[in-house]
Amino acid sequence: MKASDTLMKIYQKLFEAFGTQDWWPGDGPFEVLVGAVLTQNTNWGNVERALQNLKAAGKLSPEALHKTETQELARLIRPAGYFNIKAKRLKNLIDWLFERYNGELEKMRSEDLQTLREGLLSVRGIGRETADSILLYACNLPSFVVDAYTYRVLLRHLLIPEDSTYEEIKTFFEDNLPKDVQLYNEFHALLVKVGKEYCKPRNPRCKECPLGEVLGVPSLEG
DNA sequence: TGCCAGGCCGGGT
DNA sequence: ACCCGGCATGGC
Repeated sequence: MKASDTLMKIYQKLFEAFGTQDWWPGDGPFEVLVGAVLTQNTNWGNVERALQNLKAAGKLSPEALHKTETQELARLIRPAGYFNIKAKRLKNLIDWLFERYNGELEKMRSEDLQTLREGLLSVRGIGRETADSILLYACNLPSFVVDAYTYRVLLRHLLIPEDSTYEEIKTFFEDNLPKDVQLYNEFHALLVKVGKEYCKPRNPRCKECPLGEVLGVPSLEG
């Protein structure tokens, strides 16, 4: 089967099983951007508390964050963990937003995809996944997001070699799917969902995975 | 109770 | 070019 057909088959199976995931609904692009940093290696529930603190303090705008001391910022985002380093990373990102786009999110959102991605990656604390999350979920640009779940699901179905890099996996999706923002959005969220529920190391429910029969490679474990 | 969560950086080999 | 420790809270 062609890779493009296989990917769409996987998408259909996941969507059947879990439905729409509604990631980052209605929060507005700036909250999405902040959340993308806060959720680095961190449970989303904790991130929501931190976002709530910021919102309550009136800090959920580029101008407000720009004026906030790093230490004060760290105090507010404490529930998200790694608060000292994340406070610096957020400041780096906001500083960059002001340097390059005059602090105007709309200006950033209308930037060319590749240029914007390189710009984001030049910020200390913004790596590939965070950059791609911002591009896709905050800017509505077709940049596929890869994470540990994505890797595990593809590997378990023997779609990629074990030593694949981030960029290789990203390219695999983008070369074999229509450049559709909504599809990228939902697909990534669904991969996280199935990864959490089934496709984990030593997970006994692995055999019940809705993807089990897609490729005739059911229940690979490990 | 220990392990994990929607990563990334910096220093050492 | 890899490998690894550090960063930290809250839920199960």
